[in-house]
Amino acid sequence: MKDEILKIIKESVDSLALPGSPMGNETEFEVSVPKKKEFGDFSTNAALVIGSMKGKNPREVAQEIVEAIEQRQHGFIERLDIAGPGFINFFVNETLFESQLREILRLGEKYGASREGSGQRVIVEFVSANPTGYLHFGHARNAVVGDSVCRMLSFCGYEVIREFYINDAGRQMDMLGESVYSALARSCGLARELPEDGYHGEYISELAGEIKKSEECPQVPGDESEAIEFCREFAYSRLLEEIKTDLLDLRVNFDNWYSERIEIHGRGSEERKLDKTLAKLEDLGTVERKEQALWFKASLYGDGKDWVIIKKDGAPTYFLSDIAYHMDKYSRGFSKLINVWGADHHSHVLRLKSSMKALGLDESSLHVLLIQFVRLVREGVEVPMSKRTGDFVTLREVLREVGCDATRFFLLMRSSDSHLDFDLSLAKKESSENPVYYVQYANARISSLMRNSEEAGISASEEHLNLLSNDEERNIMKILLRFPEVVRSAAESLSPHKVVYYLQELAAEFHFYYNKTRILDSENTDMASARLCLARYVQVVIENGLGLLGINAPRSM
RNA sequence: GUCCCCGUAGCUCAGUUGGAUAGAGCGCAGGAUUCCUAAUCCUGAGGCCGCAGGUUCGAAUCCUGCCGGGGACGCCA
Repeated sequence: MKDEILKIIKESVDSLALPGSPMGNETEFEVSVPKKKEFGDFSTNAALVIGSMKGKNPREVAQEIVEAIEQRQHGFIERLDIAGPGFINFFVNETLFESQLREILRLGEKYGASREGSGQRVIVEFVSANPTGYLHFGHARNAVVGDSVCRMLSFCGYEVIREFYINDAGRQMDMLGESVYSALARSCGLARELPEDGYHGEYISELAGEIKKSEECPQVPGDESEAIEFCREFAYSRLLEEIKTDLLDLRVNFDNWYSERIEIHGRGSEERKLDKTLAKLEDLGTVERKEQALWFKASLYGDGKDWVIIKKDGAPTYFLSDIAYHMDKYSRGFSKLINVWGADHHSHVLRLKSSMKALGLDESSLHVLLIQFVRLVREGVEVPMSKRTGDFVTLREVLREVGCDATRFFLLMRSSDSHLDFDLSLAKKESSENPVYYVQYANARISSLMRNSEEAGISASEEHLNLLSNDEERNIMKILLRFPEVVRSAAESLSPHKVVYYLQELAAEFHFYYNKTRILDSENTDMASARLCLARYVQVVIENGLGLLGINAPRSM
């Protein structure tokens, strides 16, 4: 919609052939939808931009542009105003709206989609929680934001691969094995302390209990290292399943479960990726031996400091695996790499990018979306995320308490780089205070209208759209037609919250309209069919928008 | 000390690739239903956009400094 206006302005500006330098690139001026009605349906700052470029009075430039546009006689432009310092305001008539509105039903669930990313493959890595425990609520924001970003990117035409990187190779896995083993040993009557950095949630002893009951339970006492390995593998596979279950309950899917152990450390027929990466870094002269360890010289590539990749005991660090992993991502041919990370990993961004740069890869195609922390609140009081027992508030508990829709909505409603207060008592409330229902209710009301319309013998029709001319109807149309652009902007900036805000605005406008205007007016069936059609448009957009957020759009509430 | 995020209404936050008179929800005070779902709607009060400079036609938005809150700075992952 805006694009149409932008095209018109460009044509006219070009036709003016203003003296001096040729017009620069196209992004220099913009078309916006003004907040105030007096400023028209669309507005452009073109004259201001050009004026300051050419050193001319913006209002005079505006006048020239307006004349050029008027000469071309676009049917749908009713009036052009020059306002303030030189804004050009467009007032358009219904014909433009109507033709655009028809696209909504024509495209249906595709309305708002684009081909922006067509031909581009993008990998989104998110959650990637260690399989050493249940997902806690802190992981939920990452999961939901990552998932919604994927949905938006797919909608914009990208081919999206969703990947979970399983950190199943490192010391924390051994620690898991030892923790479970120590619980098992204790339950078998051995005096055995939990290892110092061990995991001590309740689930550890539950796992040990399961092992004890199982037929394959190792002999205790017996070969300890064998038993520990058994415990580790048992716990790992069980916990990974639990993680998958919880994510599915949150409506989060993955295409790839990428095992660090197999893919990075694994010895297939080829050379290990880890060794290959190390060799490459060495060949490039980007490492140095210092204090008996091997360091990657990140400071040469934009980071503030160097980082160890091989510890003095000879073991690789997590960072080296990470370099290998990302090198692998690049080699799989993605044009864009998106990582969704917790804000506590921010220092890893520069070091990872510096390593990609050192390897000659284009680090600008790697985007890291940092997610700030969530604070759980109940009745205005903070709920500690970790309990005395060493357990965390799990995702599962919260899902059980407030349900998936509310959980997702609340986690998506704020910008990712803002700290988030998750109000459990509010999210649980089935009342008007809860914003989740606000949007869903608009949709349910429309469904109800549709049901009632059949009895009243009215059906939605685009035939009489021209009858819709009051302020509320026009406002709704304008909001509806903004949807594709909102999606594009939200996808581009990886910001699902923009869709949340948009839907709240649309729902508000619809509720207002609904209260003020009788839609199923049996006295005037032409009008009723047009209004019903408008309601149907709203429904399509709400359903599509909620779909991008992974939230259901119930037909009745 | 270095780096990242944040600071906007009583509370929680949008708005930040510079645009016109800064918005929403909650809370607070009032009000609306003989009729399509009141999980709704309307009205009102409520603001040195943390502070101070700078950049320009124009700054909540960009730059610098300072203050305040959170986080990261391990041969852990």
